[in-house]
Amino acid sequence: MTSSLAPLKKSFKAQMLEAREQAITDSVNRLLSEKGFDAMTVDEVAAEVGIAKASLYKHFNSKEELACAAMVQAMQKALAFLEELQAPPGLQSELAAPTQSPSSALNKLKATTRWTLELKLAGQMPTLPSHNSTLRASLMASRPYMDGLMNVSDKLGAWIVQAQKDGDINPALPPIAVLYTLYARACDPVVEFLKMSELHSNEEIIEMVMSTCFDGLKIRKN
Amino acid sequence: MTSSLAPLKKSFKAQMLEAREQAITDSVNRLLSEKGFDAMTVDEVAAEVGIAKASLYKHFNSKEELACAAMVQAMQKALAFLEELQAPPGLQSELAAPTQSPSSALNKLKATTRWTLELKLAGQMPTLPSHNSTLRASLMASRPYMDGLMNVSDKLGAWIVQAQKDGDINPALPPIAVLYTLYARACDPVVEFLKMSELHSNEEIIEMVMSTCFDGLKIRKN
DNA sequence: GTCTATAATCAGATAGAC
DNA sequence: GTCTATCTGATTATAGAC
Repeated sequence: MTSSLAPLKKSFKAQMLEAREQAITDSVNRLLSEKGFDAMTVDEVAAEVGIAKASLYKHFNSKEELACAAMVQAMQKALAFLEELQAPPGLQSELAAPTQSPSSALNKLKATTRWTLELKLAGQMPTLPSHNSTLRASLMASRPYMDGLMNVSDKLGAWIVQAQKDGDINPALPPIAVLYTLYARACDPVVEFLKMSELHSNEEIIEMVMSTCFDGLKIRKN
Repeated sequence: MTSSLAPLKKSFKAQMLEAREQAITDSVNRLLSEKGFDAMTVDEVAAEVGIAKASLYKHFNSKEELACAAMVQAMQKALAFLEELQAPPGLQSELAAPTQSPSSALNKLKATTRWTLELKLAGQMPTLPSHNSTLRASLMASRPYMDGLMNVSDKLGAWIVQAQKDGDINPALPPIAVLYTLYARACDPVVEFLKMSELHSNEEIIEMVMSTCFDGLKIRKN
């Protein structure tokens, strides 16, 4: 279809741009996971990417936009994971089937939570600022982010309602409370406290958090 | 015993000083709960207390010390609450007996968690910065804070072990993981998310968080 | 000890050459 | 688009009079 050189060259340049911006969001993602939005400085980002600070501002107009782009990327990764889980088993890639194809809604929620914890332990989960900040306002104003968030929430919400119908999730809990409880695992300080204590492996930490999240602290006789 | 005027006058001045510093820590406590350490500015504190910023620095040498003092105060409040719970029922004040004198270790842990959530919803729970910051270092270096923290942890830890012996808390969970899980309730974003949604009363929010914390998300047949 | 005024620093953002 | 050098504003902290 494209026979002239110009479009190809443009496409190449566009690819380079995209790759550069990908490198930036990756760094931001990591720093956001490590230190959070407030503690992360634009100088650090520039240093880690290996370009000048002014160059960063050619790609993104503010620190908030920078973080926003990273959050949108993370959201899209989450969305891709959820869609893999949703897809019929025959079409699933290996990535989506760490445990034997989770059929029930509860198992899908568990698989998602486990995936979140793994990401967090790998230092790839950009954490939302729990307190109000300029970032929150930016995120709220970002269509791509809000669309992604609503999409994710819809999918998880449907599984939650289904799991309650299945008699797996406590029906006395409003679905929104269950959803927030799952979201909260992505910024659970327990994970990093346990990691810092160096008493347990990542796998053990995940198992413990999964247990407290779904089974609670109290003993289960059933 | 003290017959001269000088000691009395000094005691009065000391009382005034203490009252002033109490007013400061109260303000810091509230602001720390509302915005967190990074977002809180010393100017705000001075404005809320009603004194000049320079005067603040006569009482505390740095922003970290300021926050540290507030955290220590909160820790001592927690300690007082735990000691009330521990005291024999006959000596308990009304404060410590919101629910019919919690006898079992599990009930004591529940009462403590509930108290934490109430404090948080009242905006009086200064939240630790989840990410590394200058504050963390200051807290670690503060003897009063670390002593208080260890004291609190010891008391809670004893109840956790007892509750596991009683067959109330899942014995497969290391006590330290249970302890962190309880601590995490003090900075649980679920609480503020639910509060922001304005769909539930404070009492309902507390019940839901208590339920997910102790009983988990999964339904209980027992 | 409290105040006003100011220093010192740091971080987000920009100018302008190439 | 990338760079170096700089501006700007906010914030912690202090000097010095009273």
